[in-house]
Amino acid sequence: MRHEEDGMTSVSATGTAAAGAPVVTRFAPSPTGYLHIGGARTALFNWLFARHHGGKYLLRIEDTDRARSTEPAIAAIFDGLSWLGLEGDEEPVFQFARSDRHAEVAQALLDSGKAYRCYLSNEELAARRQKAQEERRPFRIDSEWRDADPADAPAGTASVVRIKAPREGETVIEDLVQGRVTVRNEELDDFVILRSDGTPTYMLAVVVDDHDMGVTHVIRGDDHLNNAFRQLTILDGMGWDRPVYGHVPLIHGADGAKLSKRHGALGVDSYRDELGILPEALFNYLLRLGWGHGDDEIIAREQAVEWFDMAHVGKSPSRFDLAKLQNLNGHYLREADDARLAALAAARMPGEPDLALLARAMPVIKVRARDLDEIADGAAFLFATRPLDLTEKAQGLLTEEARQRLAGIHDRLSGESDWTLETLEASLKAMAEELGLGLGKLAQPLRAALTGQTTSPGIFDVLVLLGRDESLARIAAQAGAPAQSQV
RNA sequence: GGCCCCUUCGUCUAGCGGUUAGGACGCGGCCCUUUCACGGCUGAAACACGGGUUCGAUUCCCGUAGGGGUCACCA
Repeated sequence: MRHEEDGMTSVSATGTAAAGAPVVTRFAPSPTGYLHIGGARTALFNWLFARHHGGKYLLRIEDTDRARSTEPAIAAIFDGLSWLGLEGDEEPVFQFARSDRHAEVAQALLDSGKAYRCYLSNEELAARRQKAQEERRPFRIDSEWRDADPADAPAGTASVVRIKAPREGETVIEDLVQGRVTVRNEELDDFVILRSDGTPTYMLAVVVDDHDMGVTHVIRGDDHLNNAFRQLTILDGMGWDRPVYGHVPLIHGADGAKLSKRHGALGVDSYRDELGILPEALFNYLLRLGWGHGDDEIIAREQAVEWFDMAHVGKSPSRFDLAKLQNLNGHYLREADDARLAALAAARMPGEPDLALLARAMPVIKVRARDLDEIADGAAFLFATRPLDLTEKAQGLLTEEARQRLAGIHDRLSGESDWTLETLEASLKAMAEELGLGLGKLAQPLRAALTGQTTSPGIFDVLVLLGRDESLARIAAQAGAPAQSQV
């Protein structure tokens, strides 16, 4: 079933709303924390699906839990989404602001006899639940108020509104990802749709909002699959069309355990700020996590829109692999614009590095980096001030013999007026040959003197980037004399 | 525990009855080379298990095992 055409042509038991209608998807996070990696992928899939079908992608903040929803969380979510380029096509909907409408629907359900007021107390429910557990039988709410006469309602007692779930037969969902899923209706129970304080529960709010927003395809985490069956009873009770569902498997941590804050479930802001990841890299990585297109690995945004489909979303959960993300990031770093990278890296460097110099150096710096911090580290030598701090390995390179050679190099290069890659290369290679040495014998000490390190971009690039005066000064500082005598 | 879902190299995946089971990350080796990277070549590495169906199962069906999800007046 899932191999059928994806999207709106898939008319099925649950797809009545989608037949022929333009696609409308939504991403509906609850603002109780940052935008985590799983949420970002859900948003991505919704965005991609809508774009692919020329439809709309909407945002809804599920803030009905007043105690847990926070402003900073809302800001963090929008921030993460816009960084990834996944802003909604319309102004986001705030669920809490719609509670009157939710209550109205609950009332309609009450009026039509599809729901009822239940006066069972929490204590009573807890007692029944425990009893069921002791008797080792499954607990299901079986309220005597379901069929009671409203006239018998106890005065002054708080009540909740419960939906009347079907008790016979079975419900089938043709899920875009999971295929056909069937649940016996007796497994469903009369869940609460309106709390005793009159506020809607999530289960009611989602259904009403999705309907009112015209959502045709509900693409969300696997953890909502069971909820879908419950939500259907509300939908059916109102006589509304069912959306097409697509329940995407969750992302697990590297160890296979559920992704939690302990297991790499970082906010997308952490990937940007702490890990130095580019948004296009995370986009590509997330796309390939749970979805594939043949042997293709590097997939740009436009290409993704063209190729994306729900039929190729895998059914099993996947693990998050940081090494692969970093590899991908290295690829996008190499492709990225140098001025952009310079600005990004500069923010991670001390002081205010010269952006023009940084951008000029970028081509040779970025090929050796997998994230922005490695770029910052790799470029640090450009802005180091004399006397340079030499790493231990670099000092090891500067033997007495090496220092003598540096003096020779200094002499030779001082006479060089044409400070270009070609001239410098020709000059040093000629010198190495004259001395009967490999270029490495000159280049390594030179590298140590110039960068204070044993690894760096090509030595001629370094010379050019540093410029004649600075290069000569750094060489002089290490030439001939012992380590202590620095300029 | 009840219900639902899942199972191809360590990881992400391709595969949609007949393939030397492909690619990518990671790992090893070689090449390139002034270092480190990049790049190129190359090696090791998988169909969880057991029954069916079929001329033929990685692929379809049923079990077993393992993993995950869910069972709130949270979302």
